[in-house]
Amino acid sequence: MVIDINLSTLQRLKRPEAPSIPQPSLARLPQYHHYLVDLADKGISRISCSVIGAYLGLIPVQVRKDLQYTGIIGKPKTGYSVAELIQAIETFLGWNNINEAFLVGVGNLGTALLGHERFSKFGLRIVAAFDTDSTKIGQWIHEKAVLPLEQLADLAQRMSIHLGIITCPAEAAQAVADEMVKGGIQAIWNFAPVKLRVPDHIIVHNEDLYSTLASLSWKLARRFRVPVQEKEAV
Amino acid sequence: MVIDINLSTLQRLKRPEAPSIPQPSLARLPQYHHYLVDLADKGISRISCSVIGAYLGLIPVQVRKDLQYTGIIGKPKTGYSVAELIQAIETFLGWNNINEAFLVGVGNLGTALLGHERFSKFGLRIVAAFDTDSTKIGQWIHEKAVLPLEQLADLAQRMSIHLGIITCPAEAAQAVADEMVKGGIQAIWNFAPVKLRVPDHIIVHNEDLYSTLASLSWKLARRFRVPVQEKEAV
DNA sequence: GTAGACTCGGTATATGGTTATCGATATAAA
DNA sequence: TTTATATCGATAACCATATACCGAGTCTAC
Ligand SMILES: NC(=O)c1ccc[n+]([C@@H]2O[C@H](COP(=O)([O-])OP(=O)(O)OC[C@H]3O[C@@H](n4cnc5c(N)ncnc54)[C@H](O)[C@@H]3O)[C@@H](O)[C@H]2O)c1
Ligand SMILES: NC(=O)c1ccc[n+]([C@@H]2O[C@H](COP(=O)([O-])OP(=O)(O)OC[C@H]3O[C@@H](n4cnc5c(N)ncnc54)[C@H](O)[C@@H]3O)[C@@H](O)[C@H]2O)c1
Repeated sequence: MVIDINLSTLQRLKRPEAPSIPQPSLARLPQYHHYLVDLADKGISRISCSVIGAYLGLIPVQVRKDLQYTGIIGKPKTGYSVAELIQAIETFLGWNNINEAFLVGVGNLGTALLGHERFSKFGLRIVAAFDTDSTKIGQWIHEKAVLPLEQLADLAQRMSIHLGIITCPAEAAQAVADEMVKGGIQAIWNFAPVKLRVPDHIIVHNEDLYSTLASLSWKLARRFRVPVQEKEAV
Repeated sequence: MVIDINLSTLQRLKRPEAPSIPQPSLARLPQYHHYLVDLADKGISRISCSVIGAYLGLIPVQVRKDLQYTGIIGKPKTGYSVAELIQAIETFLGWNNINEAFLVGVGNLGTALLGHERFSKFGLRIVAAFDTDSTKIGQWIHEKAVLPLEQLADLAQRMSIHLGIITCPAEAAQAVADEMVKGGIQAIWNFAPVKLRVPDHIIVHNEDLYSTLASLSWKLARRFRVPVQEKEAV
């Protein structure tokens, strides 16, 4: 077997499109955005990296570097214009253009996402939901129609949907992803705890709540049960 | 103002307790765990890093290094015992001991989490929910009582609850966190998009769905709108 | 009008995590 | 029994990100 060689090669080849922004910086931008919107609501019009950093627990240099990726220009002594900064982040993230999405699996989590109107402020509009449960099909949940899964690929194609959200049981997730790919969907937001196998050009983001849980669990366990020495003695 | 100096100093001082495992490795452990449980269900008893890596899209060395943190010992040529490995991960993450938790904010998301029974397999048991909405208080949702927020601190103390989950609106999150701290809660799983201000010894994990959304949105925008050149010209 | 203080932007260094390399060991086949 | 091969564990090189530093610009206060 040469699995490992293939893999590492593959991973390297996957990287030709330079990220142009580090993933951690990308993840911090929405946090700046939340804070800036708060400031704007309070009528504050200018802000410095130091203050943003103080609020979010980051050092000013890091904030400055992150913001630079959006193309914003600040002025010495006064900092940045709050309005410009919000605009710069939204434009950079593509939040000004709406992404229409399909959601599959109208259970506990799917219903919660369907009902979250705030997503629309961040460029996400879930336009329809899909399920295989005949008792759910035909219902309207949070003003969205629940359709049979079989229609997904066809509708996605005809409506030019680019984003799919998976909130079905883990066992079904791969099959659903396959349908999405068939329908021309480009990006998948996956809440099921499985690794999806999709073509290279498909963007997949896993929202792995169990990873978070693992971190919390480990830290709590460590605090309460292990005073020192975590690994086996040397 | 000397905000920045204070901050960087503070950040450095926050790091005295060495993590002893990199955060990314910690986040990958649950993924190995999911896969290993699948293998065990299929009756497979031994597994190598190469195969795990091939499944999850990781190179074998990285898998091996991650697993080493759990203290597992493998054998050359044959790899690891699946059963031992599952046990090692669960013990390491503290999933064998149940963490009891309180959840605050029985809305869309809170209800979804309350109904997710699978969490109990990973050491998490939500024992009660809290809200300020008088129409929700007194109800039982997914077999959990919804209690008034005022009782949280007292109950947390008496029941020795160590984990709090925040799924209330962002505006209320800080106040809720304060209550949790007052009740002796040690760790907070925060789904509201705000930076919580809590004492240093409190563990906080933010589940920031908007960060994920930002990544997806940016990548989609990039694919469809920007053929090349992201930042302003040099 | 000038001195001083604050903040931005660019470059350099440090840190932490990932990836590569190598020797040792266990299994299986000859 | 011996040889070939796959895998583990440890060490070392490498890379991305985070942090530090420094010069330049602009506003405030005297
Ligand atoms: N609810 C949570 O808090 C939570 C937390 C973490 C992860 N998750 C994950 O999210 C996913 C959904 O969780 P949930 O609690 O909402 O589950 P759920 O059982 O409440 O809902 C699952 C939904 O998917 C539908 N479904 C089943 N098979 C399907 C298929 N083949 N195609 C389309 N739809 C199908 C079901 O009819 C149901 O409506 C799971 O993978 C779960 O592991 C949920
Ligand atoms: N629903 C989602 O898909 C989603 C996605 C991302 C983030 N979030 C975040 O999760 C949080 C909850 O979202 P949601 O959609 O469930 O909102 P929701 O409005 O459906 O529910 C909020 C709940 O909190 C309760 N509440 C209000 N004020 C409270 C207070 N002071 N103390 C305790 N409880 C209080 C309300 O009564 C309600 O039951 C929000 O911060 C939201 O930004 C939700």
